[in-house]
Amino acid sequence: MTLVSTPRSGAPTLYKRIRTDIEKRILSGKWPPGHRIPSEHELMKRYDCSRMTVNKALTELAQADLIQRRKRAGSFVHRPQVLSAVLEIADIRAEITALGRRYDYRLLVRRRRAASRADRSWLGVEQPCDVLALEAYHSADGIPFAMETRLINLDAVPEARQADFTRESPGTWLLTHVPWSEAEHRIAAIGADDKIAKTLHTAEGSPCLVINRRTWRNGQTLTAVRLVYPGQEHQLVARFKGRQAA
Amino acid sequence: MTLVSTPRSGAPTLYKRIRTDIEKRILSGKWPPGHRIPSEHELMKRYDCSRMTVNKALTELAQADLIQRRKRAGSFVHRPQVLSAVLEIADIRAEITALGRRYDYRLLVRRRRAASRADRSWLGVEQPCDVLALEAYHSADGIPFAMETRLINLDAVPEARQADFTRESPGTWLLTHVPWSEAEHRIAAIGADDKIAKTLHTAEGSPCLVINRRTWRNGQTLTAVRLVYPGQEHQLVARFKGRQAA
DNA sequence: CTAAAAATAATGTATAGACATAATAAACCT
DNA sequence: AGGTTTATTATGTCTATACATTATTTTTAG
Repeated sequence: MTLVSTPRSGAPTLYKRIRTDIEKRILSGKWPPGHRIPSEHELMKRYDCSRMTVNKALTELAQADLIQRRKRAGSFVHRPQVLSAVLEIADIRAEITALGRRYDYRLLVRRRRAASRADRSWLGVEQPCDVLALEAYHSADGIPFAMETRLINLDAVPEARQADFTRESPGTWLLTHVPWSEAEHRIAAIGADDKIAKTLHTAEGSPCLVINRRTWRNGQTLTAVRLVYPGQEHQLVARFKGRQAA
Repeated sequence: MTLVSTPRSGAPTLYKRIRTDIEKRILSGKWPPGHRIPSEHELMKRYDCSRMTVNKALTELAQADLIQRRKRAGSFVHRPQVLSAVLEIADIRAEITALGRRYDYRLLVRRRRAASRADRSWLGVEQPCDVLALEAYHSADGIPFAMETRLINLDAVPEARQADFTRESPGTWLLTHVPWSEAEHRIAAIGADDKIAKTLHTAEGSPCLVINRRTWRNGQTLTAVRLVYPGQEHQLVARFKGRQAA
């Protein structure tokens, strides 16, 4: 008897049903952290399906970190220690135009030089290298939105030498031209110094949100950037939705 | 001829090898965004394995958002629009003790009341409900670390009535006692007002990092919290590592 | 009584084949 | 030429089975 087929019209597929069934029990608290989930064999019987189907559901739950699986012991509801959320930092142009505001960008400084000690320390590289130092300014409807200070490692991204950053911001250019494998963000609040205050038209000492980002590809630093936003006006939003609910 | 088995001692499993092979090509830029990935049939031949194995590798790459798959058309390297990173906001106690510093916590205010209009707006609920309003203070080695202002929706979390928040912080208690399905963070920089300055021993107007978090379970708001950190001293770190490299 | 060996229970990976679904391309008929 | 039907291609789900791996228990031998 081999009844292959999935004609449950409209309904989601079986493995998804199994996954969300378990997900609901966990998120509602019915199955608290540490609770043991029925074994694959038990679920096979309960849903009258093959083990592979059950396995696919449980594997996804494990990848989403909702459960932990141990051989011989079974699967258990995971005990979360930290609150983690997905932070999406959009390209500034996209962010502004999405709000229906007029985006404007101006390149203030573009200098190519051998990396100074400070440059190397910021990029986190040891050996000497050439860098492109950039400063730029983003505005929405003519109102200052963010100030950008950036170093590009020219040994890692030689194409940047030819790039024209007077029209397109380095962030946009890099995102579309250079693949990367790893990034680190450091977010802090600072008081505006003299330069920031002038560029963003705020008072000296006024609170600003700062994002420091470094990006790597295969262990090589590609770029380091500091984005300064005038305080209250800008918020970073990180949303964590039920652990990748389809 | 059915040669089932995976005795490649030491080596990672086949589907993982396929996945990382493709991952490397994408992250190195060899296969740029938009590039078409060999079809499952082609990969079957290339790796001399069954389609399910290839499918598992490609499905994981699609879940990690490295590729996009379209029926009939094939699989393509994804063109990323936003830079997304996983932000982990640890429990404050864990954060401080992890740094090897002495953690101290003090509950300043605990008041139960019917939700005011301001309370309801902050929680994002319409109907009247009971809330627990809390204010607390966290320190590391006696130095002010963060100030916490929180509302707990008692209709959603009735157990909180009995909880003793004088020893354990509400954040820790909630994390271990109440399952949640969704959370939203809003991060901004503000200047310290009178109250913040007094609590955190900083000057009025000095920059502070603020995290506003709201947490839900099945659409019901559980709690809203505002954490204020003294500016420069605290940084949020979000790291994005090669799209879930195993 | 204890250390070594064997059975066992759970998850992990893989196969070969089947049917389902979606999007496109080709053939066909006005 | 343009619209309709049919074939094709690639992904998506599912089955039934096999062997692998890991961590226990249970049994057995000294």
